[in-house]
Amino acid sequence: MARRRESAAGDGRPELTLTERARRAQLIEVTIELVAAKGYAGASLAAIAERAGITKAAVLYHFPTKAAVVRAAHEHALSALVGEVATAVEAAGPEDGPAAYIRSMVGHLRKHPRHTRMIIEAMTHDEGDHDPAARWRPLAELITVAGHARGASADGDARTTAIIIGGAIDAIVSEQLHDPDYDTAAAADLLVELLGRKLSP
Amino acid sequence: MARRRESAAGDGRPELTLTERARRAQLIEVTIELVAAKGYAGASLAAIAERAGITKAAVLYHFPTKAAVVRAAHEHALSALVGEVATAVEAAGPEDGPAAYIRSMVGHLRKHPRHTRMIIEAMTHDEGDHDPAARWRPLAELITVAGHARGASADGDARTTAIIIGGAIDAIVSEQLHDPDYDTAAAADLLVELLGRKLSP
DNA sequence: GTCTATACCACGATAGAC
DNA sequence: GTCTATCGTGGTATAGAC
Repeated sequence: MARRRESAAGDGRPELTLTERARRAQLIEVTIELVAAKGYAGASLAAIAERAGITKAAVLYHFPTKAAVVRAAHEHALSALVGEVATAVEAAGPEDGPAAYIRSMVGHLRKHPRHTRMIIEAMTHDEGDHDPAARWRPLAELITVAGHARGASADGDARTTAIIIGGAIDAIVSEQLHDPDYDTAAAADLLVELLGRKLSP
Repeated sequence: MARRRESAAGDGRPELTLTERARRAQLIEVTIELVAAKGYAGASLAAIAERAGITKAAVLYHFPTKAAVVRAAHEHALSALVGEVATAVEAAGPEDGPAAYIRSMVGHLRKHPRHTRMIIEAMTHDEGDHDPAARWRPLAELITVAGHARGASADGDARTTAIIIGGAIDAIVSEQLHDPDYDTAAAADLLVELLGRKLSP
């Protein structure tokens, strides 16, 4: 029971009017600002509506639920991150994929603290737990490829290694959120070094 | 303006009635169960009260706010964790402190999944951000001591190394929460190995 | 000292008027 | 496309029964 027209191509994407596009973009923008400033709980529908100059009900015309607003804002921030990381990884050779992944991800999150807070809050407060494997699988594949390229003995530890790296990145970025003077670039270098010793025994 | 008598020793700790002790313990117990089963949001005051067989207001007689209930449950779970880890670390030699820290912490969290969920939810949804340094400082000191004991060149990276290890532990434990078959012991071993290569170059 | 009853306000969400 | 009005729920405060 779609609340809105579908495009003629029938691809499932809704046709959006110009004002609707503008509103959605605006709502996503203020939601990112609010979540970054006051956390998930602080970003109430009333607060979002007030910053956008409309009412709660009007916000819920453009998005079905508050969770949908936050999800849209999350995906907006996330797509920027994965885009930059993917570009960096592709620019690097197969041997240096994991290092490029680590450095570009830490670098991006350092450059965009509001996006960082948004992504962390969304991951954290997400009710419907999305597949955790989505987080570590891309990195695990990079690690496997890099291991082959360096002629290391094939190990079945790619999953655990990726999980460790992912958790370490989260912790480094979180630390920078609390202490803006923390040197995340050096931390990323140390993490790359640790991984390097494992990949090139 | 204390709501309750203080002990004769004047040490600031309130004297608790037998029934009060029992109620607090019961409330902490049901809160841990609820948070573990349905997350922070699912553990409403009404749900806690219902499981305990009393009313919302009765819960708020024993604790000033919902946050206080959750905090008490969190501290209960946390004290068991730090107790076990501290014992394990003291039993190990100075060289093996970090390894004992990693293995005992991962092991404890594997044995007590409900406590794990409780601790993670509390860390995650905590409004008043308590000092993040409290998380990495003890491990950083173990790392420094172990580095000296092994005669490694003194490095100023203990903080970052501890942050990385802490984040990695969180990720390993979280993964086990979603996939109960995940081999956390092997993951802890890999993490120890990674650290070992750094400490003994 | 322990608890129930009750009322209050903020929040997310729905229904329907304009 | 946006509004007002309203509802259910959640956390909290107070009064008072026992």
